[in-house]
Amino acid sequence: MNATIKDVAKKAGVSTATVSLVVNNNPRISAETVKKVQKAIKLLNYYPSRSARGLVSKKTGNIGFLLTDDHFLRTEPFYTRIFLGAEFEARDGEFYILLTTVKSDFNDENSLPRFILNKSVDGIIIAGKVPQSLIDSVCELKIPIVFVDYTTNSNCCPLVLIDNIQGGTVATSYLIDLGHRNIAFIGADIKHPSLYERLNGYKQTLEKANIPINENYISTKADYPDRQNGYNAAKKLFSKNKEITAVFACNDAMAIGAMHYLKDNGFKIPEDVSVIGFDDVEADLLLDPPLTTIRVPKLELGAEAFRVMIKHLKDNESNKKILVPVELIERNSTGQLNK
Amino acid sequence: MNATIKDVAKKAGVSTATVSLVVNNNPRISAETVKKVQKAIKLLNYYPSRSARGLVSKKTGNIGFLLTDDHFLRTEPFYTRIFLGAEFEARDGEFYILLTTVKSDFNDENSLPRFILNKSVDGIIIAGKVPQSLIDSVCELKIPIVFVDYTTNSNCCPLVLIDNIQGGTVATSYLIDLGHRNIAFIGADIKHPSLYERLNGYKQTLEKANIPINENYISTKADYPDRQNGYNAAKKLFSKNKEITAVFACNDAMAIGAMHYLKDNGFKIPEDVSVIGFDDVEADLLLDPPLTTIRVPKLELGAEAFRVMIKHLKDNESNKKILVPVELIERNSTGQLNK
DNA sequence: TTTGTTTAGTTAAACGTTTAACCTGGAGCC
DNA sequence: GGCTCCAGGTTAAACGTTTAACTAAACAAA
Repeated sequence: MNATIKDVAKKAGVSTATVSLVVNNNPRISAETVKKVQKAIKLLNYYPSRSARGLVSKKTGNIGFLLTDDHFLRTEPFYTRIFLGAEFEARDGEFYILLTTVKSDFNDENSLPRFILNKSVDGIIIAGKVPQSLIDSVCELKIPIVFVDYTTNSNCCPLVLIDNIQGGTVATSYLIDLGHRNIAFIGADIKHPSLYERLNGYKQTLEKANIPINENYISTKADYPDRQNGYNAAKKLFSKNKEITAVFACNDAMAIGAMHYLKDNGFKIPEDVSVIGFDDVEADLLLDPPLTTIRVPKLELGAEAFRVMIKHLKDNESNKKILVPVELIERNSTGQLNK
Repeated sequence: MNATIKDVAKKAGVSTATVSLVVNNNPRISAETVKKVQKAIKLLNYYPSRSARGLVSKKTGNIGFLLTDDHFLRTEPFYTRIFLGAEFEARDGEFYILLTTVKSDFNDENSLPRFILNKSVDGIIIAGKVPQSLIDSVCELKIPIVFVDYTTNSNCCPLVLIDNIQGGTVATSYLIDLGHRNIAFIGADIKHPSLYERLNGYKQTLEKANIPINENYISTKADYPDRQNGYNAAKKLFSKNKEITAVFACNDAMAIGAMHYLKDNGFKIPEDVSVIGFDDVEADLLLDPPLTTIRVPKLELGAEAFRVMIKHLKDNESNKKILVPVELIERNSTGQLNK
């Protein structure tokens, strides 16, 4: 059987309360006693029972991590990395992360994740876009929420966001610096704020550089930002606007799709067209040329979300908003404009 | 505050024991009383406290799900689907699944996942290949294990496996039926039993069809079965053996890599070369032509692993071995041999 | 009627922690 | 010496379940 606090107390010759205080780093106990107790703990391989703790503290020690099926199962390991970042961070604390998915077309309150219904988590991290009705249902239950890579106007939960405007700006000005003027933007589902802001960064940067914004160069009709839609968007853009020399795609998946189209149709990358992506999912090591992109620190994003959650639980700071900076990764899909 | 069993008991006018018995479907309670209690439960929105339950039952209600970083983060959502299958299944029971990863080069016993060290799980599901030293460490702790898509000789844990031999057989005989004789096999890391058995299925089927096995047609040197290595393997095979007319790749990733090579080098698919994969990860919707493959029911695999785990915990049946059948998915990367 | 059996419930201890309240033996002060 | 204070503990109740052991009522068998 596993050792309990009683066993440790007996072995160390103190009361169980003392052991508890030592385990919880209470300064009331003398260094000498602490040492004795710690020795006993090591010796007996003692770990406090989470159940017993949970019972008295009314905390579960679990954090829920919620995303849609779609996000979890799509090819690019974007949200899975965010999850892993949170998991890594939770390892130091004494928390476990319960991962679950909801359908993208969630709308029935009864099918809320069970860890919410039966209160098995102290808080939940919501990653990426989820249906508004889900958010509403969760908010009603007053469970602390942290959003990562998503935000809605209707709430005042802590937010951990990618600095998408910065990313859009960096990407666009990088292309401008390379001499490009006719720069297309390939995006999708404008209801996701991340993609919207990347587009904003693009527009702002063009304006600052006195380059007129050409709506014909902007594709945002696709319903999901995946390769297939990137391919289709490139097709539409380039069949009408041969003069485009650079493409800023809202994510790597669409960038890869666009590159496929370009290659299939005789465009040389980067000689004829430069392509820059966003996310840095390292999805396709086969890609030739390797994709220049804006790296999103996914593990860091998850870790930060977890940290913010812990702070939220402790201090009830609910209006925090953290912007995680991104970084330009220069590879070979972009180049100086050939005059 | 959340309702407790006492609140329910009071509201229903019975003892807490009765409520507990009702919750646990004990037949000792009359239908009438059951109804009363259930009504009170609904009314108060009562859910039993997992902590309190865990405390007396000495069960955590958690199952660990373990795989390597590599497997979790690789592009193709193979193991993530298996996880999700287990999660789906666990939703009906009252279990939660704790997902975590270990490094592929694990070897230090201290860095065992903490849910193992501090006994926060009742059992663990190990998915895919993990380092032997990890398995040894876990076995020593006598925690029930179920393997899914992996097996080692050194243990007698329940196994949930893909029927790889069947898959290899089906794939190969499909190619033979199409008239092919010079069929290559692209594999990797022969230490993973799954890949080994797919190769075995290939060999057995050739033998049965009286087609000699040509070792020059078999590539198994790669250390990881990914696209890049599929590309490289195809390169090696086809630069030496122009007469090959069909490729059976050990998984879709390698098949996709091989297709890239073939297309880059002027081979038409399926006119010149037929390609069949394995897994059906639906990774690349852009693929042209769409890949014929052997579908592995990934969600089912995870669900089965969970069910076997529950049975293992209950009945201590530890020598179970379940073979999950696979299925040929005919798409357009394979065709009749042109004579 | 007595005795035994069954049914449908109740009682109370136990699970392993945390923590408020309490205790005790000095040290410091007048 | 008598007093207060403090440091460093201890005691015991509480958390919300489960379950073995018990009980009371109803009924059957002798």
